[in-house]
Amino acid sequence: MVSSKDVAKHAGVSQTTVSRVLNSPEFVKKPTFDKVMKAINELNYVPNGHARSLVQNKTGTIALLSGPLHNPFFVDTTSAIVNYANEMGYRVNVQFVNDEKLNEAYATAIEHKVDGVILSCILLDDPIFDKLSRMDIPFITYNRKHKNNEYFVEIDNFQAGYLSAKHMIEQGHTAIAWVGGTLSVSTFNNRYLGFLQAMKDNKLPLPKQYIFNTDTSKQDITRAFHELMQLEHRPTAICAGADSLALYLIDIAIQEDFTVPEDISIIGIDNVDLSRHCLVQLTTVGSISEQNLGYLAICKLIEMIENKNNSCIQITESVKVFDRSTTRKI
Amino acid sequence: MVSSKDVAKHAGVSQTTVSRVLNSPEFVKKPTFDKVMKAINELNYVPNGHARSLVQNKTGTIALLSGPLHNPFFVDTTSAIVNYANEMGYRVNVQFVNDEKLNEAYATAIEHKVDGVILSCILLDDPIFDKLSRMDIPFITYNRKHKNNEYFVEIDNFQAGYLSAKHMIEQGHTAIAWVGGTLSVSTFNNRYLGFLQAMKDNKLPLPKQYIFNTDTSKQDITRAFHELMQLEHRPTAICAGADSLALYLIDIAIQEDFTVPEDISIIGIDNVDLSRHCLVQLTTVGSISEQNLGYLAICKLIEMIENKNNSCIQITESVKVFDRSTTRKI
DNA sequence: ATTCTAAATGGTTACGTATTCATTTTACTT
DNA sequence: AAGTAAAATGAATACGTAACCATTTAGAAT
Repeated sequence: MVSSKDVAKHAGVSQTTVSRVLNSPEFVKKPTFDKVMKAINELNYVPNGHARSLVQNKTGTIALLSGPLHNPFFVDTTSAIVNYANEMGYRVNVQFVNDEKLNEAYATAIEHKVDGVILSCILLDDPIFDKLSRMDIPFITYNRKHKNNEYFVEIDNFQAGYLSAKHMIEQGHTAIAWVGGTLSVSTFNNRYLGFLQAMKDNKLPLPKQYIFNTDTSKQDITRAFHELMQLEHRPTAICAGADSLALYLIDIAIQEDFTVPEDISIIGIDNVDLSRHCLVQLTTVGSISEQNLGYLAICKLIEMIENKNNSCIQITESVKVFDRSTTRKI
Repeated sequence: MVSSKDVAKHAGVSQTTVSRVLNSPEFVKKPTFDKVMKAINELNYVPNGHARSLVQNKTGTIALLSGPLHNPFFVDTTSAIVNYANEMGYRVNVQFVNDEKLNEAYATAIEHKVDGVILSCILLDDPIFDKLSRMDIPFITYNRKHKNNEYFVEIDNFQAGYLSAKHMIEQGHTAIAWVGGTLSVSTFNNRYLGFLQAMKDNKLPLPKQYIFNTDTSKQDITRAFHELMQLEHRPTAICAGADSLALYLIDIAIQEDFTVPEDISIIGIDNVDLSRHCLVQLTTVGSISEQNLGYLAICKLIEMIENKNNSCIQITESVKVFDRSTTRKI
C-alpha cells in the first residue's frame, strides 16, 4: 500500500508537504505542487481514509438504520437520504433492521464513529435514545419518534389517521375497519388515535372485531383481512395504518377475487411514490409538502453535524388526503 | 473519547491486555477478564473501528454502487446485498449512481479501503475495471458486465431478449416493438440482440420505427411510446428491455387511456419482485432460480474477500418466461 | 548590503488499536 | 525445594494521516 510517505520520498519533499498539497494547496508553491502531483499519479496514491478519520476524529460517514425495502416507504426515504448525503460529501452506511436486532445495528454504528445516525426504527421507549445522547453523536429519527419527543421528523400522524377515517366517512361509509401496526410504535399509535377520534366525533360504531393493531408482516395482514371478510357484518372500508399495509391488503383482496374499491374501499397513509403509479392509484394521506421525510431528516442531521443548527429538531408536517382510485362513494 | 488505554488504567492492566480481552479472551485469566470487562462497562468504552482498520489493513466494509431505487430491480438487489453482507458481519456503503458521475463514487470507495466493491453500473469499456484490478480490490459486477468478461453475475440476457420476443410471437403477435436502453450497456445490448435473433428466426418484419434503444428516463420512454402509438401501423406488442421500462410503459399507456393487454401487450425482463404484485402482474422473463442477482453477487464477493474462492467468477443464470397478465393472445 | 517580514517547507507528534517480542507469574515435576 | 515449561501479562512499535511548531527561503523595504 503506497502511503503519503512514499509519495514524499518519490517527490523529494516531506510528508507534511504531501499532506498540504492535498488539503491546503494554497500554501504550497506551484513547482512543488506539480512535483507532488506527479508523484501521486505515478504511484497511484490514494489517501487512507481511516488514518485521516483517526487523526481528525470525524469520518464523513452517516449510519442509516432503515426499515426493510419491501416497504415502499423506505424505498423513497432511503433513496432521498443516500442521495442527499452523498451530494453533501458524506458516505452512508445502510442497514435494514427489524425491531428485534436493533442493538447490533447501533453497536456497529457507534464502533465506527460515524458523524451522525439517522434512524426510523426507534421504539417509543428505546434505551438507544439515551445512549446516543450520552455518546454525543448527532442523530435524528424520521417517521417514528421517541417518547422524549426530541430530534424527529414526522408527519402529523394523529391528523393522518383522523383524515383517513374522515375521508371514508365523507364517502358515506359507516362500517370502517382499522388495520395498523403495533401500538408501541409512535407512528401507528398516533395514527390509530386519530382514527379513533374521527370515528368518535362522527358517532360511528366501532366493534372490536374491526380493529387490528398487529404485526406488519404480510402473513398477519392476510389473517386480519380474512377475519374481517368473514364477519357477519363486513366492513365496507378499511383504513390502513400505512401505505405498505394498504398495498398488502389490496394484493390480498385481488387474490381472493374481491375488487377494490367496488367490494371494499381501502385508504393508506404516507403517500408513497408507488401509490401514484397508474396501476396502483392508491388513495392515501400524506405530507402537504413535496419533500419526503427522509430528505427533511438528512438535511437537518447534516446541519446538526456541521453545527449550523443547535436547536432541537422537532418537525411535524401537515397532511392532506390524496384522493385516487381505491376508495369510492357508497 | 475513551480509549483502550483509559480502560487499561482504570482496570490496572496494560492496554495489551484490554485488547486481548476483546480479541482473544481465551488467553486471559478469568479474574483479569472480569476486571477489564467491568472497566469497559463503567467507562462505556467502544473500540475505535478506524484505528483497528488502520492497523489490520481491512475494514469490514463493502462498497455498493447501485442503480437508482426508482428502478425496482435495484430495490430487490440492494435489499438482498445489504442484508446478506450485514449477516456476514460486513457494513455496506451504498451509493446510487448514474452512469455519469461514476468516477467520484469509485474514488470514495477506494479511499476508504473497502474490502470489496460490488457494482451494477459498469459500462462495457469502463476504465474502472483495470483500476480495481490494479488496486487488488476484490470486486464483482451484477446485472451488467465489462467487456473483459470477468467477475460478473448476470442472467442470460440474450436468451431473455429472445424469449421475450418468442413469447409475443407465440401469442400471435407479428407487429412487435422493442423499447430498451442504450447499447453501450452490456445488458441492454445482449437483450436486444436476442430480441433481433428471435424476430429473424421467425422471419418477422421489423421496421426501424419499432426500435428504441434510448435513455431509460421516464421522459424518453414516454416519447418512445408516443411515437410508437402514432405510427400508421401500430405495434400490438412491446418487448421492454427491463421490467422498469415495462412498468413505465404500462403507466404511460394507462394514463393515455390504453388498456393493457387489450390494446397493447407488454412484456418485461428481470422478474422484479414488484411484478408479482396482484395490481401489476407483469409478464416478464427472469432467472429460473429463486435467488436474485444481488444475492448471488454478494455471496461470491464475500467468498473472494475471505479467500475461499480464487477462481474468476462468471455466472450466467438461465431464464424463463413468467406468464402473467400484461400480454394476451391476438 | 542589511534587516525584517511573509511565505514555504520540514520535523515531530498524536490519534487508538493490534501485534510482536520480552518478561513475569503460575503450575507441575522430580 | 528447585527447576522447568507453560501460561499470563506487559512494553514497545507500526499503521498513515493531519496538525503543531520550528526552520529555512524568498522578497521587500530601508
